[in-house]
Amino acid sequence: MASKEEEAQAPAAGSAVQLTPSPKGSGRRLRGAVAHYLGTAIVSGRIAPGERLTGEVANAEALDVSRSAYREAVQVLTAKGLVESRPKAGTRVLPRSRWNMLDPAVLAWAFSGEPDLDFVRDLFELRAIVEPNAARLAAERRDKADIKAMKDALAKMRRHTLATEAGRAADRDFHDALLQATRNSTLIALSASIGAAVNWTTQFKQRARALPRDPLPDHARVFDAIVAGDADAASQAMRTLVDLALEDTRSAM
Amino acid sequence: MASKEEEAQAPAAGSAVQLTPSPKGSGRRLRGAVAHYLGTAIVSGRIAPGERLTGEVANAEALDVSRSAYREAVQVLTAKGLVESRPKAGTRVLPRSRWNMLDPAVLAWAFSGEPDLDFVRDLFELRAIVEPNAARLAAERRDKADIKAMKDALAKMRRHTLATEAGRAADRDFHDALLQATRNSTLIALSASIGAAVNWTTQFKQRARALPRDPLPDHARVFDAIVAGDADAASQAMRTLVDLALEDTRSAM
DNA sequence: CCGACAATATGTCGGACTAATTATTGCCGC
DNA sequence: GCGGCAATAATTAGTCCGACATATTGTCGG
Repeated sequence: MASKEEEAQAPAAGSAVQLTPSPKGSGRRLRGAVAHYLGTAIVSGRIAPGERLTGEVANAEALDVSRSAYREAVQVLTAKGLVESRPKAGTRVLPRSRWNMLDPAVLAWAFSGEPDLDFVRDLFELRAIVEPNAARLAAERRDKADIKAMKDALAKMRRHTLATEAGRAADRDFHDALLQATRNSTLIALSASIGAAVNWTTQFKQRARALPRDPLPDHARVFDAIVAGDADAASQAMRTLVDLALEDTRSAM
Repeated sequence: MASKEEEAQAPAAGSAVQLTPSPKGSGRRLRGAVAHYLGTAIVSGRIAPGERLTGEVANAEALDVSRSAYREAVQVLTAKGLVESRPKAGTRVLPRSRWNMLDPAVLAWAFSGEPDLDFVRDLFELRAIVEPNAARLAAERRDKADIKAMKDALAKMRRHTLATEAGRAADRDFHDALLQATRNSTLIALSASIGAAVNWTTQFKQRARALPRDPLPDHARVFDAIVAGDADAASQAMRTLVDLALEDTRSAM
């Protein structure tokens, strides 16, 4: 025992936890750092669902921040469905089923450590469902501006490779433009989250080995089908694109 | 001056806005009420994207709450991507493309007033994409426990009708059980949000006219296909179910 | 077994001070 | 005199502190 189990969320006794250790000093605000700290702790399972967080005063002091800042951080977690707090009962971690997995921040936390393999599988499964249908809608509804945006992004992807940050940004732009062309706000929101998460995995692929396949032809196929207004072809092309991405990611992990 | 345009988010001058007017007095906490107030104001378009919120001190005073409570409410909005605040620049409403439309609370805010017709269309479009594929996965992966849960929910739906709250709860249970059977956490999170939103629309259907069609046979068809493990049939059955729901909702609005 | 009460942790409040960023102003160089 | 640049001032969110209010929960007593 040594201590029942309520040894606080902050390690040991001595000094406070080093918040925002590396990422460009004080980029995000203080409460953002606390939210990140607690968020990763929960998503990674270090604080299991159903468990109780240490009292505000104690935990805030352990993290060496004011109670206000700590509370605002907890509000963020509450807004994302990770925790729930009630007077006297304290703040408890909610079951995974109530987490907003689609939330960009939650996804980021999930990928900040060692990404859970099952979760990556789930994510690609969702992608395989949503993105081909998004491409289908885009093919039906795109206008000249959409085509231009996608064309530009594709050109940038060709110029820089996916090995560079600029190339990956162009990749995101391409998918973004495609989503915009669907004219569906929910699809935009959804795939924006997924796209960001997928980007984390791209780094893994990059790190593991030189990218095993040039994704450009696949993107071009999707683009051509959308320009032609061929919904079926666009869907099919996007499907193979996602499948290949899954294949690459799987082999890299 | 009278007031250039900075007449705050809270109406007029005189007295404060009536927060949490009807909903069971002080059910949700005070900051929850503020978040709801600001959230609906933004989602409904009363505060357009790009617009600046009144300063914290002024707005908090106008709402007759402490700055702490007001700030915690703003944190919630920030966590959901509705606003962004920087020192000196103030708090600005972000463009719709950055909102977390899938967030349950945002959906609730979107449906708390007059639901935007285009948004409902987007929602059903997403549903038409996701749910049939979810049914497909459920048919492939369901086990006995899943089948039992769905069977029970179906029985409850049959006993009570969709006109009663118990019946609608059973409907949700059915869809929930189906989602659980997919074994995909992202699908569960996604459709949980959608399902809740769809439930708001059900009330509209109910209010407009007696439900024009008995949805039970459709549900039964989905159930049978999943029990049989027939993925294609399950997908097809779910597709018609969603199509009919859209039809009903459309005619009711 | 049920109702009143006390303990406790979150919720709210108010004010003060800090930090970051924009706008302004004045200086310097062209 | 004009245009760009740097120091400066004003403004607004961010953080901190300490106190009190409120709502639950667990317990004690009827």
